[in-house]
Amino acid sequence: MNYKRIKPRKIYEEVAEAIMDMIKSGELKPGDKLDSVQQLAENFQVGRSAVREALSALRAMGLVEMHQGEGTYVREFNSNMLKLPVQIAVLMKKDDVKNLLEVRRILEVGAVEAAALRWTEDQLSEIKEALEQMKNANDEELGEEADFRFHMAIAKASQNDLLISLMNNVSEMMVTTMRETRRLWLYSEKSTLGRLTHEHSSIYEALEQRDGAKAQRLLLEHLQSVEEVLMKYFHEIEV
Amino acid sequence: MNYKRIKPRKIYEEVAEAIMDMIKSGELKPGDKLDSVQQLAENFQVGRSAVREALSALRAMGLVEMHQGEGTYVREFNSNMLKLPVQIAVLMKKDDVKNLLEVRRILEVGAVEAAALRWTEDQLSEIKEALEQMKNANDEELGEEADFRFHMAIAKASQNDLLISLMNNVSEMMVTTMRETRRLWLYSEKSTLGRLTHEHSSIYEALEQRDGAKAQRLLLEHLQSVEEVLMKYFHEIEV
DNA sequence: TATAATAAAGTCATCAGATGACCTGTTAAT
DNA sequence: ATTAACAGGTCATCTGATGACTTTATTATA
Repeated sequence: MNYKRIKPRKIYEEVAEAIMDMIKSGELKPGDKLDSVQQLAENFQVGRSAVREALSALRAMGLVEMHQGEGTYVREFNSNMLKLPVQIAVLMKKDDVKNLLEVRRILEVGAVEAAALRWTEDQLSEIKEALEQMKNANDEELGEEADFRFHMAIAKASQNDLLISLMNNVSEMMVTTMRETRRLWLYSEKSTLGRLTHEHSSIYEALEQRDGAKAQRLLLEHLQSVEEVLMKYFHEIEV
Repeated sequence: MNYKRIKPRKIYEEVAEAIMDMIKSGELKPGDKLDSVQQLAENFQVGRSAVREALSALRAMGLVEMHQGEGTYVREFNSNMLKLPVQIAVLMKKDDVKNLLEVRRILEVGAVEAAALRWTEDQLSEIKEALEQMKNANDEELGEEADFRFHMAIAKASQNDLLISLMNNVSEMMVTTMRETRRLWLYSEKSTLGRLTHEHSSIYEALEQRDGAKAQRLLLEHLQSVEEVLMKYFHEIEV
């Protein structure tokens, strides 16, 4: 026999769904203040705890924000509200890091093509700015920041909020995972910084010419070499 | 002036972090049962509500699962625990859908290359199975399911859990967004189903030959044409 | 009047006790 | 041996109380 499993609906789930429906239907717009917990509990005829759990869930999803002493508000909907639980990156094993790098590469190679097609002047100059900063960087700190900015500026030029958000999350997870290590290896030698800058430079030129395929190829090579160094380093410290 | 804003640490955040540390350090392993809420509250010297909120947050992140009447358990850590808040897909506007489709395409084109390099016999035959099912499908229901299975089987063959998880999430969001609509258009005509099957077939062959570049190109074309139809349809019903 | 200090009201954050729902394992009845 | 009743543990929810915080109104002071 094959019974369909019955899932017990939790009250907070129902409340959360009800509130989400109000947002969907437009009854609640971004920026609006929700009724107080007290009030909501009365409206829904449930306890305050149920309301709080529901709001917690919505907060975890990024749909609302709660401010002590002030109230609960509906958040603006951007695709960048899509938050992966970055914190768990610390639990990653070596294989996961490998996967993470691969996903980063896939996303970024995709982003650069879109960027080549769609960049606006503002976005292009933001990329150029990051590039210049990297050229002029004379210490590792600045170099790393510029590096990061370069890649994120490309993502932005793709004008795909969802893509930007995913790359943001993935980058953050990488930083979390490699935390201290990253700076140590990648910018430890001036030669490395120089090479990276040179590669960035080529990518920028391809972008400027709106040559998506070329930008894609260059970025791919760039990321592959970076990955290689990174994984080698990661191997060393893991053993 | 630019003051760094002080963030008041919420108790539940501290508790959540403490528990997460215990997981990180290995003190708590996947499958382990946590102490009861009561017990945790005493241990941490906080109220039960704080513990519950902390556990709710961890549940939202996918780190633990709570079972009424049974207890709270640490979940197995897979990259596929990475859950995007799919429910908010319903809030998406037309632009967001476009972005969603683009991300899907980027991820999948990346996945298929990895799949070409890494597939095992089992994974290849899973893809083939989905393909066969699609060939033999004589109604839309079966065809749609087989279509979906084909694409997910490719993702699986990439052997990148993180990638699989992201594609899962993105697919789910697509389904959520387009819900009823999808079936209506894509499989409404036998000719369409035939064309899709044929394209899948070519992709499968390229995969079988481990020709990543070819598989990539074919999949890209496939997805682009699908996207085109989808967006056209979406335009119609949105206006 | 203008400003600062204070009070008040509204709200979220947290605590603690009570009750219900649910799961597991034990015991008793057939 | 099988089934039913029971007990203990645990999460789910409700409720009243208290603290913390923000905003606004009121009062005191210069």
